[in-house]
Amino acid sequence: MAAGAGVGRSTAARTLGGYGYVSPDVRERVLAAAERIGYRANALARSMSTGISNTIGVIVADIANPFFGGVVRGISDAAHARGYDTLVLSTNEKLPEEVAATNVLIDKRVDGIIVASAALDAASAAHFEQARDHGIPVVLVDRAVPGLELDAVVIDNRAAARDAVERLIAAGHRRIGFVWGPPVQERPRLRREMVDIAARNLWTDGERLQGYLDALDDEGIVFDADLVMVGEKVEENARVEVRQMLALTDPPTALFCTETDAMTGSLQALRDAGLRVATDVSMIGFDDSSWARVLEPPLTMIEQPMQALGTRAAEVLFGAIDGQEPSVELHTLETRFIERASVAPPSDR
Amino acid sequence: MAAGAGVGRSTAARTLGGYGYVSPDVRERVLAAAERIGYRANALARSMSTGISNTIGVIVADIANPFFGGVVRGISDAAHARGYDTLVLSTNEKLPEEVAATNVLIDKRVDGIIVASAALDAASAAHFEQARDHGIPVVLVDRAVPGLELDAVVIDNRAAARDAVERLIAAGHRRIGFVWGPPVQERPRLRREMVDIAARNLWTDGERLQGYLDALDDEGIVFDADLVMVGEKVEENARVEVRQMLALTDPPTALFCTETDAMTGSLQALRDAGLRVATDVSMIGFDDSSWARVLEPPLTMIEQPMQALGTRAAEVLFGAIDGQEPSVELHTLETRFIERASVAPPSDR
DNA sequence: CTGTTAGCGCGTTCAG
DNA sequence: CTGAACGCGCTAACAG
Repeated sequence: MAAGAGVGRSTAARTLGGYGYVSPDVRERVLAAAERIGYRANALARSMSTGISNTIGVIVADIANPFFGGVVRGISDAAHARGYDTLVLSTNEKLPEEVAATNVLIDKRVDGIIVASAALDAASAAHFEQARDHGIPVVLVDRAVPGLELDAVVIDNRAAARDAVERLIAAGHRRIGFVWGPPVQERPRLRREMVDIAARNLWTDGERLQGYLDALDDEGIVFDADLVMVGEKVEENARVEVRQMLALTDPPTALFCTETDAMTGSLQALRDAGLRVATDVSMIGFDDSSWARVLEPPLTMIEQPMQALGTRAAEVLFGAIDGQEPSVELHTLETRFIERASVAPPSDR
Repeated sequence: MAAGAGVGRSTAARTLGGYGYVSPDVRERVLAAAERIGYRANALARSMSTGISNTIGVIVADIANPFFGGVVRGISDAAHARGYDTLVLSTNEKLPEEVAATNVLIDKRVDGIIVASAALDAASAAHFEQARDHGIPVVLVDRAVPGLELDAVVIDNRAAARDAVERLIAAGHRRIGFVWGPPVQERPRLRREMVDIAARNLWTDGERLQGYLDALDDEGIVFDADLVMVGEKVEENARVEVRQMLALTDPPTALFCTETDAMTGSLQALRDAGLRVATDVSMIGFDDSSWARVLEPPLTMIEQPMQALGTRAAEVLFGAIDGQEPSVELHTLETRFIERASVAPPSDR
């Protein structure tokens, strides 16, 4: 490269790297030569010498999940605007894979990590300490990890769930099903057990379950374990569980669904039972999508600011990369309650 | 690090790097020391000396789009299985951004690139030559680029569209709308113009439009430009355009939607017009989702193997990385036609 | 089996 | 303003 323009290699490096002094004419010559031979500076070598990789790592459960897709989009847009690229790793919600992913990112010397962690408490989050020991800031997104001293960008799942369930109650419902419960085999009968289990599972799920319980408490409605789905968190199981709820002698008149697949599974169960949304069973779900608008009746939903979660997390991360003292706070973004037509007063079937 | 275990640095490197000979006891000692001080090998330095980054680059229009989310998941799973990580870049369907993304990947010395390109022809795909000049294999996914000598992993959009439209025709329809047409301002009146424009736009869109025309030809149905949506490819415009079609004196009795948002937009237009799916207007769309099953009636859809497109593209790429001669072929994956209940004989409103 | 040595391609002094 | 020399942390040959 240097030879191509008839200058020393460091002069070439200076013009291409955009640092130090270079006379205009030499500059032109170098640029022309670079263009001519299709020269591209080796970012790896640059990173080695500067210690900056201009890459951030993102760890999520599943990039194919539209929610994470939105979050990652927000992150990568913000990163791109600052000249950073994004390495995305999926963990299938498995902690060991999350640890491995973190190590990969440490090895590749990313400048920062954003993670929607599957860790339930600080004790199972030692891998983030590792990253920090290597000078790599970490910020959590979508999920906080209780006890972990890390910035986290989240929504208030508990409040959003509570609000939704309270609206159901305000419409007159007292038998409200909770779909996407704790992934346990045995259904906990006691309310206390339920809370314990919620606290020992995925943070978002636990918070939403708590919000549901909060709303019941506020209105003095007694908790019934039969109205909480348990088992594997997949659409088919939601369908099965809701079908069972609907067959109860005192079935739910409303359903609160904490995720898209919980909603579609529930909808299938309604159809299986020959029941209609709103008229027979009221529904509210998390994560709005354009489909929710075209159903008949259109679905009342809680919208999460997916991209904003990502961009905000990136901003916090870049703050740390720029050397700001980590504030270690919970950055809470607003959800939006979108009222449509899937909630009506209970019917007495 | 080396000092920590009391051995030479290359011995340490050998055990950690997993190459060359190391005696078991020394090996243990090194591993222990590494563990103790939380040592992690610098992958950047390794890449510099080996020329292998163990990273592949993926370029798509928008990682938040569930279709690309699925494709990327397939790619990253296959890559992960081979010890590679994935750098994902979104281009917003803009060619200049795609060129910039390619350059970033070249700079970072990725070992291969998979791209859903926005390029319409070989002439606008010089950036891939650049990558190849740097020894980086490129494989296309989701979209072929006519005239470009590159492997491409796609589905047969034209055949799938043709098949779907023929089924509509078989059900008795002769007025069939095409939703998600060419993004032009002025509606082309002539069939020939329409074909020309289709060929000059996004490959998948053009192929699907061709398939639509093929089906009409087969059955001797005369093409009517008024039944093809034009303008910006966003849900709201689909709604507007379909509303106009429905207001025609001889309106469509069936709609073929080439994408999710085209489908939801069309569904909104039907509702605006007080029309029902199947009973009043039959519908078939691309890209199945769990929502399509819970609509009433459930939607007949064409399912694309999103993840398989990704994994297959990765396999082809790794073949090239392993030094196989590029076969330069079109790898075509099967779509699945999912018959549900949104197609019925035409009604005479 | 192990230590030594020479690059990989940059950024960064430091003379000139 | 420009060129030469060194180091980033690792792999790859090569002696020992």
